[in-house]
Amino acid sequence: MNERQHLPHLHDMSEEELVGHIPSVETIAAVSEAMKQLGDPSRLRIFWLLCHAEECVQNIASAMDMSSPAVSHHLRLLKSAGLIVSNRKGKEMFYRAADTDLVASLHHGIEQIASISCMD
Amino acid sequence: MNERQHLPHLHDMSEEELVGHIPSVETIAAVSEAMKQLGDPSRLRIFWLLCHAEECVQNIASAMDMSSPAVSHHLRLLKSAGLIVSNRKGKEMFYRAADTDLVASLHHGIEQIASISCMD
DNA sequence: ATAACGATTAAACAATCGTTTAATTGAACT
DNA sequence: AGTTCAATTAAACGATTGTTTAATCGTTAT
Repeated sequence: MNERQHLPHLHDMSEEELVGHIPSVETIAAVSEAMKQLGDPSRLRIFWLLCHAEECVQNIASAMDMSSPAVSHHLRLLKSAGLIVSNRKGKEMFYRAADTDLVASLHHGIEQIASISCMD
Repeated sequence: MNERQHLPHLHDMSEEELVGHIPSVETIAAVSEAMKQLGDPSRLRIFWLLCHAEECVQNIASAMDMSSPAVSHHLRLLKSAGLIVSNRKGKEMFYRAADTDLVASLHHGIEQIASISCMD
């Protein structure tokens, strides 16, 4: 049971061809989760910043013109998603982009899309 | 007025260096808007499908195991974001990924992230 | 210890979002 | 014209999200 129904209509592409290799739900979940985090302008800017520098919360807040609780909240989400890492230096907590293939790919994609979308 | 304050702390990187070339709000908005649309699993799957095939609403709904109103709703959002296009053939409305650099870049990024995140 | 500073957490709020059901529009047939 | 099928729209609902304010936790220094 729980078998998918056949396609209502068949056009150019066969059902097998169309539905055959949709990415798994796990893959879709992983990709959309990463995209979701960067779908918020505040988090995208923070992530972009942390791809270029390691900074403490206050400086991030200042650069982004946000309150530190707000920044902290976004940092927690980015960290939960594995996009950034933190390490404490004295009483300050420093954040930077994680050194992973996923982050490298996202960073590259963002810069490419940015260069397409606009001109800075 | 409306001048940004100086950074609370200065570390390795100068303020100029850190804040100097943050992408413009327009660029950030454009990128995050695209990411936001693909941050929903349903829309990501639909977008992925439409990168590989042109299909009508019912077939998309069937392949995604969703109702057609739900699919229609997501299609409208994806279309508003310029990620997909539509054309009518008889009484069916066909959708496919838009033929733009932005879409190509997103598609490439998604496949790359998918190959990193998991193995289908 | 205690004071000062940085960061996080908690609670509350408005706002946005995704899904469902039902009603409506649009196009192609008899 | 009227019927049928596909797609969209509308309204309603619960769930999630982002931001703010205030309170709390951790670390350093006096």
